Amino acid sequence: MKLITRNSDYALRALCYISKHKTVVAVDELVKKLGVPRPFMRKILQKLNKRNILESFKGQGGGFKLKVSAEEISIIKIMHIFQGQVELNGCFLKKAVCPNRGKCALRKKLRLIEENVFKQLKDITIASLV
Amino acid sequence: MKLITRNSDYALRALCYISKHKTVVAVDELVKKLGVPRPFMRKILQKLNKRNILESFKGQGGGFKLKVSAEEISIIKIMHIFQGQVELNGCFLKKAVCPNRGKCALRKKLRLIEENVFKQLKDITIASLV
DNA sequence: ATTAATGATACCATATTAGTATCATTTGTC
DNA sequence: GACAAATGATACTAATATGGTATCATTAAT
Ligand code: FES
Ligand code: FES
Repeated sequence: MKLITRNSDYALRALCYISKHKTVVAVDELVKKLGVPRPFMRKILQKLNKRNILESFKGQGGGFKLKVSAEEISIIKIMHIFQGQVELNGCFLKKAVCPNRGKCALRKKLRLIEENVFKQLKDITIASLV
Repeated sequence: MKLITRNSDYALRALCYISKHKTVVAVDELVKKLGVPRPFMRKILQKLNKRNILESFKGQGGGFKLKVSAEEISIIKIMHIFQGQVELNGCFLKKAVCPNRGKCALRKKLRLIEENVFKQLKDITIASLV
């Protein structure tokens, strides 16, 4: 089981690349450098644009550049965008709200681990990767 | 995104229950207590049996009991059985072995987090849950 | 012999992830 | 203004993983 999907992974690579190049970067360039299928890469970048991580420029000479500083973009933020809420401790009992929830030993222990992981994933930013 | 699947979750519950009852426990009892679909529960228990976590007894009065002590059964072991190798840091570059692997900053950082999580998930055992 | 249990296996359903295809819109260049 | 080069939006398909069912074989207590 993979904890980081291709989506997130490609997004991180693209962001690293873009962050290194101060100028606007077009999809074609990213595709060539990263070897990701073009339409897939486009979809990813468009999502990052919608979520205000990237800024886009249409027309000739257009492309993408970071909208926020590389320090503000953490792995966990990207995972959240492409994989939804990442959680260790979901309860699978039938009822929406588990009656056992308050005293569930497993849940308590997992929450601690989870908090720890999130804190660490928050510290890994695009800035710290390039 | 859930990090623990139903498979694993149900397995943990079943193991907790079985661990509390010293006698052999039949599927029917587990199904009633835990509210898991019977055939699904069976599949899970059979797998735990194959992996030598449970011991099974056929015939009338049969069922399952722990084959190893509750202290030896950790969450990570169960996740591994039902979800395969759990990994934070898979590389998605095309080549089977990533040429970048040695110097990949992301990989290095993820490995540290991963080791940490595994250590903690190893400490949560059936014994510590009941 | 019967019955109550698990073993093994094949199958189906649903959700998630990965990827493609198409057309609309914007913008720089001539 | 026409054209070309870029992204925006959206809908679709394919592959994989997860969740669950169905069926028949085997074992063992009574
Ligand atoms: S059993 Fe529901 S939260 Fe643990
Ligand atoms: S890019 Fe392949 S291991 Fe990081």
